Amino acid sequence: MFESYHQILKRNRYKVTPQRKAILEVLDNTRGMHFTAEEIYNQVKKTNPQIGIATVYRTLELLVRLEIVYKSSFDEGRHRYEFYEGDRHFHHHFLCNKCGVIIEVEEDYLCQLEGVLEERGFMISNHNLRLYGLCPACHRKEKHPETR
Amino acid sequence: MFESYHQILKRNRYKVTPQRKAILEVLDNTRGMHFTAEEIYNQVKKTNPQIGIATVYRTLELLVRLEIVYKSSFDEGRHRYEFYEGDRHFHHHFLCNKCGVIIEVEEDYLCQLEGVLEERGFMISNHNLRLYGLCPACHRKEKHPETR
DNA sequence: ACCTAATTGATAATAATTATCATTTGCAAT
DNA sequence: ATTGCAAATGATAATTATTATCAATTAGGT
Repeated sequence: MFESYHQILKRNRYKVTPQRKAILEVLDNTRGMHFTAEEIYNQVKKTNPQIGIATVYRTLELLVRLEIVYKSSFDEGRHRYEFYEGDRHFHHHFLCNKCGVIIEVEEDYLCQLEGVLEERGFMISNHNLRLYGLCPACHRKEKHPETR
Repeated sequence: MFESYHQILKRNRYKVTPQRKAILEVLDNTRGMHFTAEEIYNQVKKTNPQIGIATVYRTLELLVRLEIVYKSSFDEGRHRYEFYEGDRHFHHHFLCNKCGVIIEVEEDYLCQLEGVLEERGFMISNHNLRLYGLCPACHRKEKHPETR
């Protein structure tokens, strides 16, 4: 599981450096999270205190190019990175307006919409859906407020 | 149609300045377009050469707060703004990987997905879908290359 | 162990956006 | 119509995320 990333780097003639291994390890240990470059930098510094943030940015860009990592913008003025789980279509994101949690949504009901567009001559290669609202926890609290 | 924005500003105790009017006018004249703050600034300068870019940013933020304008990120490292057409759900965007055109997609087949999530306790208030691929023009060219 | 091109870390540069602040102005009250 | 003042503006400095530069280091083939 971890060796495979080693292989992908080698296959593409990239060197397997301790920095790259450390960044991949952080990403591997935080599957399901959506971290910014700076958050990843802070994690990696725990094991590699000498690492520079430029290396983190460079490595993340490399991993994005190799389609190991997915980069997305949630309109916060910075990007977030996560392991690319490798389906043809990326999963969706739900963002809670209240607590800010980002929850992954696996369902894919967009085929129908894509079908309509492809009939019209589009060629859809990927999509990115963001859903906004209240997550179950916040929605419950809104209906049954405990405090205040 | 234009007077109504005047009313929204007044109702919310914001002053109706020439700068705000000019920015609204540009947005009104470019419905369907997705402009960056700088592009809007350049447009507005044609009629209001003295305007500062800070005012453009401030006014756009104000219009976003008033839900007159929608702000979205297409992962280019800057934001784009457009009139909010006021449906409960925002329309979708198709982005051509080749020519970069942004085409609006009106179909809404997400109700089904949202239904599943609401059964699970989520409360969905909005969504934002980006589709990537080739627009009909580029897709045709790819199949029948004329030049090169 | 050596060679060399790739990689790194430090840091300068850039680009978009936000904050500051003195000046100006819309508009409500007179 | 005039005035007073909070709100808004323009110029520009500051900030923030990201990218570029470059000398020093290093992975990995020989």
